[in-house]
Amino acid sequence: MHKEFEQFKDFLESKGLKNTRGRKIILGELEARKNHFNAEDLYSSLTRKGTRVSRPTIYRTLKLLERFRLIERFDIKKNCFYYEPISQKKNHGHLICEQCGKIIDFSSNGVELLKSEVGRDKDFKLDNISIQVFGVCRDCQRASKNKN
Amino acid sequence: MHKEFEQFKDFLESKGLKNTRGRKIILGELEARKNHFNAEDLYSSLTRKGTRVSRPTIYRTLKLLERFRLIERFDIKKNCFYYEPISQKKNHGHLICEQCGKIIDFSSNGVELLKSEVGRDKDFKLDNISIQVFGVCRDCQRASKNKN
DNA sequence: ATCAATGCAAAGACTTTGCATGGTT
DNA sequence: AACCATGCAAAGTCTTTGCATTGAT
Repeated sequence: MHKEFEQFKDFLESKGLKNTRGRKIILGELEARKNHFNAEDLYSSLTRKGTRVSRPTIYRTLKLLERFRLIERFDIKKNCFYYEPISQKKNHGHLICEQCGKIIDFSSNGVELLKSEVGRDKDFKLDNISIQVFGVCRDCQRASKNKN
Repeated sequence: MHKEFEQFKDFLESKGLKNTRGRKIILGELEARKNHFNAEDLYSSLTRKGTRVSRPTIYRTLKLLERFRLIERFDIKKNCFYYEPISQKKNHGHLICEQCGKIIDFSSNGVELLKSEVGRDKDFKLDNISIQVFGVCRDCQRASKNKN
């Protein structure tokens, strides 16, 4: 991970952009988390830590990181954008628990199959695939079992 | 399709809800389209036809239809909810052209494989699966080829 | 007549933008 | 010093809500 974020500095430099306090803080926070997050998550945890960065800066930096392909944006049924670091784990999807909102990564051979079938059948030039599976996670299944 | 929409009337009745002008108009419009749409699409095409229904009514009716499982809501990278009628074609996903925005349905054996693998591996109680594939459709591929 | 549905206007949630100020190189 | 980034406040989008009025049964 570190390596990718190092590259970000070079990217900024190559574009005449600046390696500012705000960007460093946000990068640092992303390294610490590495999992799914949204702009508000980021904002509030930075604020809580006292290393405040404004919302506009967060939004702007996330866009920059997305453009540089350090993070990826995806949508779940929540009316806001979620992000996650682009990582080695290609071809994965998200399990989203409808009860607690938890997001769990998964990967499956089905994803590969899907990609190959889709490209072939529909004459569609594939770029990115986004898979969301909604349901109930183990913990919430247990919790509701215990209630009865 | 007609049949499902007939049931809607019964549903309304059974809940003490009313079969109003607005709801009839929206239902009629959905029958006419049957494909992907969002609230604004609906609003503007109804307005164009002179059968205006207010935005709040549209949003409220779409929610009702979703609750009744006549339509399904899904999210693409566009900052708004899209809907589509729930149909016989189970286990399908959407190809979304990043250039023209067109949405194409597809189905694939990969979807089945995915479902079975996910349920097994993660101990996740599956409810609904939402697959979006981003890329470039045939028409846009051609168009950009012709430009060169 | 009753109670739900509608439309308007206003509020909400999330995100983006204009602009003056401050920070990086 | 030059120019980008930041923060604030305000504007944008899409969606929801309060409330008085209209409409369905």
